[in-house]
Amino acid sequence: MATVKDVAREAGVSVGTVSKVLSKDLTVKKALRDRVTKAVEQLGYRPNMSARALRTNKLNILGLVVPDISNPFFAQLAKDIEAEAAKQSHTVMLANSDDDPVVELRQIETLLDQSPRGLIVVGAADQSVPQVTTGVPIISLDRRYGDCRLIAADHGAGSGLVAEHLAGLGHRRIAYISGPQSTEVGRLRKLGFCTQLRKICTGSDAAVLICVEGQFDYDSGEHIAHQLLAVAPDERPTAIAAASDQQAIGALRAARDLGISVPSELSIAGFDNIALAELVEPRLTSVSQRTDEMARLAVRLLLSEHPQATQDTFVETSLCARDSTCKIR
Amino acid sequence: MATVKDVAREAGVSVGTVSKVLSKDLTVKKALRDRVTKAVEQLGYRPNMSARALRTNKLNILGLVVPDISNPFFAQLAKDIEAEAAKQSHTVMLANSDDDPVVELRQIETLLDQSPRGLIVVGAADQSVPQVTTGVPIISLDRRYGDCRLIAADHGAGSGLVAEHLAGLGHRRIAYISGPQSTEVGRLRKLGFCTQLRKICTGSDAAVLICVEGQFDYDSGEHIAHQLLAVAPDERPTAIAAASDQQAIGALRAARDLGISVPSELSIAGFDNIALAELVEPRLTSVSQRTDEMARLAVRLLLSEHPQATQDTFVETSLCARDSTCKIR
DNA sequence: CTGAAAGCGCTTACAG
DNA sequence: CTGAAAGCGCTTACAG
Repeated sequence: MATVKDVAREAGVSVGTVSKVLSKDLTVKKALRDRVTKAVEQLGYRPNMSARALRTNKLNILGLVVPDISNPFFAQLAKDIEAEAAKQSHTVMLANSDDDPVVELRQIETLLDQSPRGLIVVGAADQSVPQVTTGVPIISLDRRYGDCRLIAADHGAGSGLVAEHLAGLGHRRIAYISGPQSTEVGRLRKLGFCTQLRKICTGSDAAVLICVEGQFDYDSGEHIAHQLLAVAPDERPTAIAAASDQQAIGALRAARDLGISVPSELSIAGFDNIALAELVEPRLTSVSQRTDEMARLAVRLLLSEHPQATQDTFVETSLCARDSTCKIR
Repeated sequence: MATVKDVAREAGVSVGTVSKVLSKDLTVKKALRDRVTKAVEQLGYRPNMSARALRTNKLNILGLVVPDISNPFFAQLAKDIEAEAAKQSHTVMLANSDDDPVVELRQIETLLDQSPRGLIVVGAADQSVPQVTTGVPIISLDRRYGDCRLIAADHGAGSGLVAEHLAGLGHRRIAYISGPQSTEVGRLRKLGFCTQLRKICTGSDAAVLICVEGQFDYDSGEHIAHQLLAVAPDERPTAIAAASDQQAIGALRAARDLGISVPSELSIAGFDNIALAELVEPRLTSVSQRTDEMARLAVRLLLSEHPQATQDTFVETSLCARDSTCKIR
């Protein structure tokens, strides 16, 4: 591999000058600059990042810790982050925390060892207690990590959209399958849903709302929906809102197993608008998070002057009404 | 941050000794070793990876390039790779090629700049022509990159399992939705299917096989299945084998839209056994790739002595028969 | 068995 | 405007 030294020799200048040209220092005269640029190309020179990092203490690297990259939502987030990072000439190191705070901490420490410009952490479900102290900025995305600044969808408002949607379709006996209430997301989505529903359906128009806590996964949704639906038809909820698409898809399956037709007998709505939402039968009504916008914000923030300054940011959500919800008859 | 120097001072030894202890050099006497170890803990010393890399030219990093991390199969692969790499104390840098050879090349170059121990590349669909030359070992996973050693599922044998399965269920009018024949995977899966089917159904028992080429995605499967099924019932295939689960799920949807019941009127099988295969209705018969085994092989190989030596490795697959296929009536 | 010293490839005050 | 030189934090022959 060619080094600055080789380039300097080839161009007939000092290594300092080469370095300056490389860093677009305009105090170097054009004639020299051109000679250096030419030598760089001729030798196929690529700077040694480790050497650069040793001097500057910064590598063009961002670290990303997600609970589970095989979760489609996090995969999408990772994709958008990588794309935005690449745009800004940064590479992404990926780590899975497995939703385990101990693993999470270890992963974060390992990533910090690589001198990244910053870390993006989607916090593990269980509260991660022992925070690292470091000069590297850390922001949390989607799920808060420690007391780091959070960028997330406006979960509460998003859930509110679902409540409005279902209420608007005439549903007044509604079940809400929440996420784990140990998680901030789980709490926010539930709160947003309940608050909005109560706000809309007041007085004599009040809705019957039953909430069941679950995990965010398919199995949990299927299991809980089974319980909710295994009652006399006129006691059954006419609509189920779930805190995640996975849960909602599990609920779809439970309804099918029980011979309950969706949406004519039962409306079901999810949250996250994963790719799958469009592919299940019937297509799932869901709340769309702007993962690209969240990724853009997160990356830009980390590369900006004061990444951790100012407060949390909540990105707007939107409702995608599809075939799994309809007007009550 | 504490450095070797700080540790040396604290332990009352030279930096060379500290370095030796850190690298588990047993020529250092136990007494000194213990003093150093204690100092390391006391100061919370963590080695500067950039400095180490500058000397040794190697970082405990693996690079991974996938066409699209939001593809569930690649996401699973990435997860398994990260897990295996972490086991071996290595971190993973992730990049998406977007299935574009130009982007792929750029991503590979960027990753190589970080002095990784090795690169794992899931090749872009279109042949990537301009290969990089480098001292860093590169192996391709799932889809070949250039002329790098390949680790992949035994696609041909896997498809053969599906052919056997369908033939065994009595199907003799079968459609095969292939992947792009510009890709090695697409070709291998198709070849394996056709060859095995012809081998089993010979002479008067010969099967009618119609092959249609598509992309690996949902839309392609849905679209092609629509065409295949929009004919008189007795001319329709009784079984469709698809080159990917996405295609198969698209085909499921097409069948449903056309009012064709699966599996009683039509058997459908996929390939890859993505998580979703168990979640669609009916549950999808598919071929399972051992992503964990492939990941393990790939990572170990890169960290071994002669990563690029010996030839391609094909990992065994297995058939997961579920509810989307059944005996013909 | 331990330490002193060179050097990996950069960047950055500083001198000229 | 350009160059010489120090130094980032390690590892590794080498000397003792």
